Amino acid sequence: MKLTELKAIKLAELFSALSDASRVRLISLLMEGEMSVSTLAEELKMTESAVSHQLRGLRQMHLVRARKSGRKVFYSLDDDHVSRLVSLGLDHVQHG
Amino acid sequence: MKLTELKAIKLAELFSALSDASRVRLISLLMEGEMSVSTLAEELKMTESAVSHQLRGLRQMHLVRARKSGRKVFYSLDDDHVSRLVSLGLDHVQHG
DNA sequence: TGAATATATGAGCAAGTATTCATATATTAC
DNA sequence: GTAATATATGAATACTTGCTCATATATTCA
Repeated sequence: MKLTELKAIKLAELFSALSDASRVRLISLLMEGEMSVSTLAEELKMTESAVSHQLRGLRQMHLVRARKSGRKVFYSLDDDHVSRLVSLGLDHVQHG
Repeated sequence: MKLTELKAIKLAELFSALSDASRVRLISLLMEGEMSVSTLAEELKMTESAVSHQLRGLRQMHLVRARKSGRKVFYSLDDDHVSRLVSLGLDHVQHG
């Protein structure tokens, strides 16, 4: 498969979203359903600031979506491609 | 899906292998069949040193395999999970 | 043997990234 | 209005990473 440079860059950006353990755990939590920033922070034992920074990047890549309710913001996966990538990646990791 | 920290790290390492445009193009070339370091370098317009450094990382992750023949070394994909990840990623990139 | 070719590798550096801390914005309750 | 809560964001910093350059190893050929 011969890729154009542009597609290679886009692909690399997509995989970069999953190239950090915090983000992988964040996304795997969202695979169970939507969750607020504070809940995510608590589950991941990260500061809310750090979580918010990560979510910003994922939002800009349209991998997660935000829904505001009161003063909370609930995040969910914007696309099922991501969870399919995570599942496929797990296949490799588990019996690779 | 709740991941252990270890699995999250392993997953992130796997996706990190695809988080760079040079490596994505490298892997996409290997999806067509085995190729020597010098051929890869020429196709990608990278120095052989840079390609060799990248291949080293991919080798250590068991994503590519090396076969020595004379003074050339031919690399190929060690696992079809990787190409499946690239294909799935392309789905997202193309009509995301 | 020595020269040429193909690849590998360590050091060093520039660019990128994940986090923390301080601060800003927005919403709710009083 | 003020205080408290939830999230967002910019700056600074420590860490990581991809490359280049120089050098090492391995193989072929004369």
